[in-house]
Amino acid sequence: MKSNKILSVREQIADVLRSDIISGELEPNAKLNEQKLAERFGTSRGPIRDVLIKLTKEGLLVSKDNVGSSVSSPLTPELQKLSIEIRRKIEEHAVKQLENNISEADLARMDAIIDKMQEHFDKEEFTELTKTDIEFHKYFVGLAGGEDLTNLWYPVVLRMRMNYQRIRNSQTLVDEHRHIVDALRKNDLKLAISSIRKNIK
Amino acid sequence: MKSNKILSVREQIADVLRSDIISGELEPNAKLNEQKLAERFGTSRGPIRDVLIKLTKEGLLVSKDNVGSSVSSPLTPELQKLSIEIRRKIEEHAVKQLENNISEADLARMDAIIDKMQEHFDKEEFTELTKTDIEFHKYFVGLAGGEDLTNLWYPVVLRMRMNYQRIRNSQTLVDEHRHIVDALRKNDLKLAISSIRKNIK
DNA sequence: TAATTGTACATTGTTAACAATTAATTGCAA
DNA sequence: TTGCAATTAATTGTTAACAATGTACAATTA
Repeated sequence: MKSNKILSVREQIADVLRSDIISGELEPNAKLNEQKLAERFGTSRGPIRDVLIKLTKEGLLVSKDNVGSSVSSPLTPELQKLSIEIRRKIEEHAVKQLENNISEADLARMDAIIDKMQEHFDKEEFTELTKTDIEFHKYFVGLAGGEDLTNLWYPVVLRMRMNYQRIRNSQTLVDEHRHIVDALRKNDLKLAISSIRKNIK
Repeated sequence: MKSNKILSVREQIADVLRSDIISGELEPNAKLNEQKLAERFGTSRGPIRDVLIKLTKEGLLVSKDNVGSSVSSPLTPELQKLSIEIRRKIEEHAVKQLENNISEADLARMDAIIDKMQEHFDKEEFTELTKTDIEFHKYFVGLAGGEDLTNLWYPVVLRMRMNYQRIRNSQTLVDEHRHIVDALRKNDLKLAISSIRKNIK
């Protein structure tokens, strides 16, 4: 049975804005006006403010009291490097938890997500590809550690942003994900970890 | 000159609620009623909602649509262990950044914070002691990596702190912080890192 | 009795008006 | 023209009323 998840108004707005930021449509330092966003999404400013607070805590926006929110700047190379290390630590932890402890249904679900990645890649829908990439990792992180681990992981990933050249230029990205699932399917922990490490950079 | 920082209404409310949670006054799974909180702080529900969203993103609360927010449960031992590793990685990174790159004024500021810790310990004000402990680490993390590093670090620490039933009833805690500052003052990176590692557990 | 439906209540979600603050503009003086 | 103060406009912060949703419990049915 397909899930057909119901999303609240606020979560839908958040998703759209996350896409806009990740895709670069909203550039760093771009100012977000509450009133204009409210008109764009056909709501009042209330729900918009809720979303802006959320995205600020996720690291995608920066907010100043009485001034407003704007898109955050990329991390310095040092912090980018640190974020990669943290993200690896979290996802390696997730893989360890999943060893000998993952159902065929979950593996199939991950296959399906990778199929979606492949489609987006073929159609050159790079923003959607990025989002599906994140969806993949979010899925197995959540599987391994539930909401708590996801909450630890999510802001790190969002703040890192993706490397666009890497996404545009290479089929490799999709293949890397196949390798991860293959390793999980074989319960080959060492291989799974090295696949993850290759993918996160 | 003393800073006397001006805090917005929302930040003050957030501080109080964080204290309530860290101190255990608000127990895990305790429900937070927006209306009651509004009355307690003499505001309307608007600012309260803002704070609840923030604390949820910090991991201190969990929220369910149309149901509300409640205090989150302690981390599992596995996630607690992972959080410690992540926190160590971040603070070790901070120490490295600060080597040969920290002013006497900053060191003095850290001394002052430790003095405050000592006072709270002597008076057995353990919640305040915990908050000052966090303040110390937040200070040098912010010094090393600015707002971005602080944002990476903060939720990890807050979520960890919830697990500590009571501060270790030991003078050791205060001394550990003296050791950290001593090492920084001597620009002894190796010693600083081992001091940090000893303190974070 | 157990399960289900219906109803009243409590709580969160949303809205629009108003207050407070910041940013932009104008007018004046050196 | 430039620098500064006063004024105006734009934007965020707060509030209170109303709408939508979920919860608890009583009534109904099998």
